Amino acid sequence: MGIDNALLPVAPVFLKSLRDHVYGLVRDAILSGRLKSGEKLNERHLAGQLGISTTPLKEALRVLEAEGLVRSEPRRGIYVTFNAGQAEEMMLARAALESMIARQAAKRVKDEDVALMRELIVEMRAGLMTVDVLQLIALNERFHNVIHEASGCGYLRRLQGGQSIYTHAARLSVLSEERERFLAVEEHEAIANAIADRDPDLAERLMRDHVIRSGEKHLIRVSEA
Amino acid sequence: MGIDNALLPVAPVFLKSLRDHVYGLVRDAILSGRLKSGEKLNERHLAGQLGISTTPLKEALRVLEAEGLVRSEPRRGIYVTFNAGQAEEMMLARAALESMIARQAAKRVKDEDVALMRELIVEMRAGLMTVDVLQLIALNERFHNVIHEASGCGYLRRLQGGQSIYTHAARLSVLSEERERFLAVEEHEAIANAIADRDPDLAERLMRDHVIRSGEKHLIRVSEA
DNA sequence: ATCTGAAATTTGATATATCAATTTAAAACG
DNA sequence: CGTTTTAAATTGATATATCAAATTTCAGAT
Repeated sequence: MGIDNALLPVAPVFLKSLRDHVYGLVRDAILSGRLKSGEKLNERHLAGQLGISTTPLKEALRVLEAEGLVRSEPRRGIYVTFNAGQAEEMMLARAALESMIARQAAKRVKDEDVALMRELIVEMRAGLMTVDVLQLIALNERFHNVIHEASGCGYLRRLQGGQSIYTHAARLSVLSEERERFLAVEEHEAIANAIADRDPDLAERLMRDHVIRSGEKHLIRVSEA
Repeated sequence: MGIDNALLPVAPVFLKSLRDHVYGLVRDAILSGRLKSGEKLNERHLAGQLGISTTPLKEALRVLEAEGLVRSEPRRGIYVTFNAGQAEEMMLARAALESMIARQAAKRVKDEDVALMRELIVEMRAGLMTVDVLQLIALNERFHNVIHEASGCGYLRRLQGGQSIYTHAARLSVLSEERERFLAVEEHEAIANAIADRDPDLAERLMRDHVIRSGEKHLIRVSEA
């Protein structure tokens, strides 16, 4: 705890490697539709455009390929593969994985985790009135994180994290609806209760339905934009 | 349909890029335990050992990192991350995704798909007697493929495929047990019926239970070896 | 004009070189 | 001796060069 703590961290872009930075740039471009499905990505052009060499770009493209956002035809090129159908499938994947995590959480949850969930639910209820959407988004994330931690499933959590496609704008937009805010809190509370009751089947089902229902709403917003 | 068809394809190793080949080598080494969890992978050494440059190796390692089999500490190195716990989580991921696929299949299945499933079930029943394990493995794969096709979920299918960790030897070993063969066919038939009845909830649940139950058996075999 | 095929060009795949952060080794200091 | 500094070696990250497959261009034949 020396003088070092007086310094703020540098801008995030400098903390990431070029490879990771470029990965994020291309991923965003694909998910936001700036790079359209079927479009060919020329390695040299893209690297030149980004002002980097092809090495970190190639690595970033491999990761995107592993994630299924681009498809590589050997010795021919890489093509963007992302459309509304795949967006929906990614949402379903998230539902499947998140609900499996909830199932495991219901098996392993500790009393302190339950207490934490309950606290967050109370905060959410309070937040419903204040209409601070940013705070509600943060609370939602913390709630899901508690479940992730309780599940002890690091791999599933990681895999699930890869299925996030909604922008901050989309989240904001969806939670701006009062009805949606109300529904989300209701569903979260039901999930918390199922986990607290150590009921894996119910927790899994409720989580799946929650992710799919709210996911469909997000997808509509995204397709409208 | 010219003279070309007279030629057999060259050995698969020559069809794959170095990158893909190396990816498979390292992946196998990790899953089989020859590369132990926590072990550091030195890029230059490994590339030299394989007789290739670091470029394709780095790309392969990125893919493995995206899959969660290695962890990269920026500017420090890459470390293998795979253990029994993660193997179990990968099995759970497979169960989650495969059951979501079954759910979608139950919604979209066409009569011809149902007919195909039924045919395969009949063959499996017949195969139970002949005890040709190889054929049974092939039938199992075809059965799951029919469901995948019926679901129309290319992305989920792809993601699910990444969760395969069992070797051919493990499959062989598990299906050598008569009781396991019997159980598998029973479960497959129940799943086929649920899908034929267009019952997404049941299909999902049966598929999940099937993958978890048989998966646990595989995991035991793997941990024994 | 259209088709064929060879030459030129493009470009993904691979190899090598350079850079900079990290680790290790060694030296200096107490 | 043990601790801290500093220099050397290692190595991941990035850049550049080379190779070979695929595509394009265009001359020449029909």
